[in-house]
Amino acid sequence: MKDNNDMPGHLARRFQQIAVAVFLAEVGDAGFDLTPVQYAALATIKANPGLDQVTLAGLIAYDRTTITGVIDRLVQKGLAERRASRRDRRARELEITDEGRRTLRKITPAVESAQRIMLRGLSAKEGSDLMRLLHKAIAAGNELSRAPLRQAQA
Amino acid sequence: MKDNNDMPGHLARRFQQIAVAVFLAEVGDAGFDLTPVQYAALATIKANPGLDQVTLAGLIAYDRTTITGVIDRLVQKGLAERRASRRDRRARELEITDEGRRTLRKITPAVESAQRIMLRGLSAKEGSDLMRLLHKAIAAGNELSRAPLRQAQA
DNA sequence: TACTGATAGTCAGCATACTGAGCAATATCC
DNA sequence: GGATATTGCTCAGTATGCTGACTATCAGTA
Repeated sequence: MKDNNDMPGHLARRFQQIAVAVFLAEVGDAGFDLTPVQYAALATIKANPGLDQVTLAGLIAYDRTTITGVIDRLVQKGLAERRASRRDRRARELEITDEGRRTLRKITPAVESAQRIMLRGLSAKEGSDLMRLLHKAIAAGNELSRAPLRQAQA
Repeated sequence: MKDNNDMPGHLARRFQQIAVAVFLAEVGDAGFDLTPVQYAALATIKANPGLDQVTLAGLIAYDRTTITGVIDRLVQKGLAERRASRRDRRARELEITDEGRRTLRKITPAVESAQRIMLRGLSAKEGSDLMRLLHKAIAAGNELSRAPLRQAQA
């Protein structure tokens, strides 16, 4: 019988499980309380000031129903702000706060360290091969999840 | 600034996200209502009759607090049984039911199809390379998550 | 045997993710 | 311009996954 461990789906789950654990450990050791999901959202808000929630969700491939809670928590921690848009009264414009900027800056070494640790079993070449193959598989499957990656509008 | 999409952690999350979506779509189209997590648990119970929950958790790298709910749902669907062990009154022995066996058999083509689809952007060689590299990274990081993979006792 | 530590399982609480539904506002089309 | 479709967001419900705590039981030892 085919072992679970030979299935790409199982390996995907396991790698993600380790990646999250490593991220939380490194960031926690650095004295911060931020999840991988919250970090990606905050970094993307900083890089795209004033973007709305749907655009943010598209840029990091989150479901729109998930992003609501993520932003709730960023706002509650004082790292981001959510205000009504005047162009489109359905939309919310997102901004990073000074506190959010400070947190991002201070947390960066821990985040980079985490990325290294989750690849620590691989050589540099193997690591970049893995990234390239994941990229390629993800690009081909982008439309298969409810929350595909979307480029920002010009 | 470094893009989220260049971080292994983000790629891990995205690949897993697509893998789950593909699995649910294929299995759903085949007329079954089983998650990837439930499938792996059921297949492992079938392969190791009478095992206890902690052993099952170790074999598929689930947290022991997660497995409780997963088994609850397998039992509720009539696919598995949970009964008290006589050797150790703390433990529960798990068995697959006939219904569970039938379901596993009928669901297998959809599961295999899902594994192919999530690698559809890759050549055969690229697919096996990806699996090998994931394996290696996971092996090196096994102890970093709260729910590491464990071999069954002899 | 009494004590100590470890183990099996569960539970409460929190954070992703998703399905599906709904509301309000905007776009589109005739 | 008015009906229709679409879009932005939220909510309820379900399923992982985790932290941390707790109970019951078992194992080892003094």
